[in-house]
Amino acid sequence: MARNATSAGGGTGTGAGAAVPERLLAEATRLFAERGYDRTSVQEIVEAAGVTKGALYHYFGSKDDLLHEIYGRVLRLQTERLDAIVARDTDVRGRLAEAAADVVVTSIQNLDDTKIFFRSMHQLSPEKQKAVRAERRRYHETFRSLIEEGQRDGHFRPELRPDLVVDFFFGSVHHLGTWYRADGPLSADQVATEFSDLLLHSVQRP
Amino acid sequence: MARNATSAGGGTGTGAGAAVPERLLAEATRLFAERGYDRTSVQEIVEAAGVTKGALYHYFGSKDDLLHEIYGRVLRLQTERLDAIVARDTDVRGRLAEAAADVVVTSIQNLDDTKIFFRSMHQLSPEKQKAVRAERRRYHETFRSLIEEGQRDGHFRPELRPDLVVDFFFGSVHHLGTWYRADGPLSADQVATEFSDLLLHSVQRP
Amino acid sequence: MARNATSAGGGTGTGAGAAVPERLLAEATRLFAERGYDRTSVQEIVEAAGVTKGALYHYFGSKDDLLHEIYGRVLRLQTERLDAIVARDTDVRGRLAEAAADVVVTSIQNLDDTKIFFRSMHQLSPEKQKAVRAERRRYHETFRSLIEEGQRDGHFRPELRPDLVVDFFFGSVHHLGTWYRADGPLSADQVATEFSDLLLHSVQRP
Amino acid sequence: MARNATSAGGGTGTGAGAAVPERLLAEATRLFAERGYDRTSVQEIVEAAGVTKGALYHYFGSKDDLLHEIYGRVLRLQTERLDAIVARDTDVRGRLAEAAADVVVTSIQNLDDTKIFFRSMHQLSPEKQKAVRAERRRYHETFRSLIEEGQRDGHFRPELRPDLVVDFFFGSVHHLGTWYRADGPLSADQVATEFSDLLLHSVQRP
DNA sequence: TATGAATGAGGGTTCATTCAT
DNA sequence: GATGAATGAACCCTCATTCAT
Repeated sequence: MARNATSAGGGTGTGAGAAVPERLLAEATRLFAERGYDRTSVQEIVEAAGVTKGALYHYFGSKDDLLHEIYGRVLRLQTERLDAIVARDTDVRGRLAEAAADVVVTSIQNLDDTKIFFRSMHQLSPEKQKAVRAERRRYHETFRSLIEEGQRDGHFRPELRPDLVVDFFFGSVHHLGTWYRADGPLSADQVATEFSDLLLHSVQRP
Repeated sequence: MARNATSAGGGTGTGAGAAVPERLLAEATRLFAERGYDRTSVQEIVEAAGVTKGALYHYFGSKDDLLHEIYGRVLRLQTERLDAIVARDTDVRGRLAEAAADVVVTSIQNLDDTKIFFRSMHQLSPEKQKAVRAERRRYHETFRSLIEEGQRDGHFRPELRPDLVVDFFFGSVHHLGTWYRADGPLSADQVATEFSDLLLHSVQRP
Repeated sequence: MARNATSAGGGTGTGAGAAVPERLLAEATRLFAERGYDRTSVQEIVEAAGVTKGALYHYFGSKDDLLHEIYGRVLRLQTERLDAIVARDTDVRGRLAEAAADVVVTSIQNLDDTKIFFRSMHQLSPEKQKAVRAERRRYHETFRSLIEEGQRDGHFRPELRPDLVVDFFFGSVHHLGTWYRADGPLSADQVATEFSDLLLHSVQRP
Repeated sequence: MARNATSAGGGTGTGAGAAVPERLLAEATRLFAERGYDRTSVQEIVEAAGVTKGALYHYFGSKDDLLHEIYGRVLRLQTERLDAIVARDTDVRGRLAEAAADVVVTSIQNLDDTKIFFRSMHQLSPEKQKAVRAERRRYHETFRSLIEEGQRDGHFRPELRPDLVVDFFFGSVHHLGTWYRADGPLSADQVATEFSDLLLHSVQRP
């Protein structure tokens, strides 16, 4: 029974003056990443956003709905970017390298979403989980198609199972939320370059 | 205030006749993997184990303690195996390949622990979390030493950051819990072989 | 995390139609006096008040908070009355007699609070206990100042330690909750008169 | 179903080598005084005494029984002492002064018992409570008889109600547990002398 | 004489959600 | 559009006591 949250409200920023739904999503994202979905109470979210419970339930059907909306955002973003990269008219190795680097950079730029993604998926209601998984699967399939294309072209080793390669790589990506620190020694680009390089070397013909 | 759970009780099996602490740990592992730590109630655990809450709290200081014990078991197991492999007197490439394949196999054989590991770490109490992280770090360092050895020997690409490679690979390993299915098309050995192969190709000199 | 209980709600009575926080405080006072703080369950309080646990925790941060609020009420009442009496412009002997009689009367009129006071103080959380003790100390100091004034004036025996006299007398007052019965042979005024008389005789110069 | 605790066991000291029942009583007294009866668990008592729960339940029928035994000890002690003083063949004023001073000194010497006495009485089972109150009443009656004797002799003011005087004074005595500190500025004798003096002055004819 | 595993009832507290206003 | 009082169910945990050994 989710209201159409994203189109409600007026502003689009995330500061104190932003529209209420945006503020709620921003604070929820921060808190879910910080202490986990189940450990974050609705009360804490509305306090952080400076509104009351009634307001939250006016815009979102449930706490679960908030989480679903967060997943929707990051999935839409990553799908759009991947689709754009895949559609380019360049060597498949370059597109795979770019796709890999791009998902690392956006995962780091939205590290809270990354943390939430791999830790809280199973806390969604079954049907929402199904929807998210389906969308995620389409994303993986697109990524996999790059591998397959490279195998057909003779650039990538034909004995590899493309789906396993995808799971191999996205494990690494999802894991970023566990160890990456914005105040650490590595920039997002450095990690992206090296992860992309590792992936390419692992699939390319010798 | 954790009681000495692992040494208590008489039996060591996990069936209905096994010792109470073992039964509790087994059921807790299963339930935590199935529905998450926060979503599993102490009541459900004791019902599954066929005892009462009082019995659980006789052996374990808290629900948190149960989780800590689960982490301890898997960490001990993996550390022992890795140490044994690293200590061998063979080519570093072979040892890295074997270490990688082995952690994949044991992660799949203990898939419930793997699921719990990367999803519930942050639900441990801060101090227990610290202890687990410290032990995990030592494990990673041992693994990393293999990469460094290979770089010194000239087998592995010197431009790679060993710690990044470790995080890259263990992301893939932890992610197994998310997608691997025992009743799926792939055996543990198949996954282990291919993951190990991907790692080796990603680090070896061309 | 105590909500502002005393200013919440609309009514001020204590009957079934009174505001919820007031009803909760009234029933808690009665039950704490009757069977002790630790022996009174939150469930019993809310049942007596005709609400649910959630309502209690909406107004009070904890069971401990309820007790603290009860202490606050009686302390405010007694402090106000004592300050008014001390400030009068009459003979110090009269003021001491009146102060003594007054605290006896109000202790009997609020016998439940008196019972709770000396039995449940140590069941408050350490910091709340500290706060209550500090306020209680100020009350005692005001009372003591009457003794000291009488000693300076030459009405009271100079060899007495004023603080010991205060502890001596307030022991008697706190003890009222142990033996006084509203349906017994003595009126509040009779006890007040005699206690006041005993105090005056014990301190006056022969 | 209390076993005959006091006659069981061999030793009579309270150190680590003392007999088990004595050690249990000593630790229970200390803990009850420190944190209250309800807040002290049987587990804590047996741990402090260096025995197990089974041992406690071997000597005492219940936790309640322990408390009852503690009451019994202090009551027996005080009754014996008062009876001895009252029986003397001296001026009633001297005997009252001595009785008053003596109960103050023994209350301070057994301050833990004093604290427990006035705080935990109502946590005894109803029938044990009745027994304790009956014994306490006999003690008060003996004390009251001194007042009455003094009134008959013309030493004490005849208009006073002897029972009120007793309650007045024993309030002060019971209250000692609340404020007296062994490491404070006042010795037991100093307090005893002044309390006794206050009592005598309050009852004597001018 | 003493153990300690196990019970079972109840403890205080939290929380997503609803609804009259 | 928004409030916040109130619900009701579930939560983790504690504890005095029992009993087979």
